[in-house]
Amino acid sequence: MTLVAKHNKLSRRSGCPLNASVEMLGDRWSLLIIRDMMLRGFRTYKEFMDCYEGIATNILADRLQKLVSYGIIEGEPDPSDGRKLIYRLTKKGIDLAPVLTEMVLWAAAHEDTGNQELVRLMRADKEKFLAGVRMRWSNDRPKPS
Amino acid sequence: MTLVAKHNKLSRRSGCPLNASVEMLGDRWSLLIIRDMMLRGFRTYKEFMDCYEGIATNILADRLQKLVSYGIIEGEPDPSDGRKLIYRLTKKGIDLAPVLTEMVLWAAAHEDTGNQELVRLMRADKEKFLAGVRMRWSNDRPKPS
DNA sequence: TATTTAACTTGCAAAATGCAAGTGAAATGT
DNA sequence: ACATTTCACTTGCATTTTGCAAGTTAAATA
Repeated sequence: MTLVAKHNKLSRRSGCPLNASVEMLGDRWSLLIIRDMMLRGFRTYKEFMDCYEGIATNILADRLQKLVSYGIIEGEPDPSDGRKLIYRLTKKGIDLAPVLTEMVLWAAAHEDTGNQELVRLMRADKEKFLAGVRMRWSNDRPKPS
Repeated sequence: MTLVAKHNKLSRRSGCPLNASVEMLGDRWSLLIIRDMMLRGFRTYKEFMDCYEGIATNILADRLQKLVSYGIIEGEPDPSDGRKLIYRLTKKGIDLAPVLTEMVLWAAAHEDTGNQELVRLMRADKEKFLAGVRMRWSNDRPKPS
């Protein structure tokens, strides 16, 4: 049984595309979850939990559900371990790569931040970096990373 | 008296640049405020208030203050009307244009959204669009738009 | 001088978030 | 086979953030 997106936003504050983005992603955790899937290959609840100490268990569960309901990620049970749910970025989720990239480059340019390696990689050749992400996450392959 | 940015985040959840971005912009209103300054030339509290019914007066005040404290916008009194405060994007704020652009294009590609005119413009030539924003907001000019 | 306007505060209710503890099904260890 | 551990969550409750309505203050306008 694969979890499927059932996206039923009742009313949107405005028709502007940016508003839609903000309503889906404008919170403290969603983009970080997506980043860790995209860049670090996280796939299970536990991986997220162990990683950022800071996110509350109920909030993580809630965010994962919401991302599924928006069609940004999808979850299916691990065939080799019935307890585990494997989350994966959908096409829609992978398409957030340029958004994440610009946010990373902006912060790196204006704030004192770490992970300079990633930043250099992105800055050196944005398109190449994006192509890499898309390749590693191409939907043909069952397991990215 | 020009309000100046005094940016003193006490502790950051992680050094990742994305985390920095999310901490500054990851809420329901900040990016919309920036969009309206960038694209619609909004400059005063009242303009924001009148526009989106939906934002609470105290939240708007709080967000404007925070954006100032992050150095994304700055506010100075209108010389011709002592009641008014004119807010303006800083360089750091203008540099958010690529982030907004990617968020708009992402939502437009995956959601049912309005403002197709803007979307077409952005899609047709992203760099040209960005150049236009930067030009209109170049710091030489006192009043953008 | 009286009223209006702009930009906020303040007080309080409602919603979202965070934290600790608990649950239930599946795997693992003995 | 049975007890323990692991995984992916809930639940309950305190704290924080948001939203709404009603002030407030200084400056402009009638």
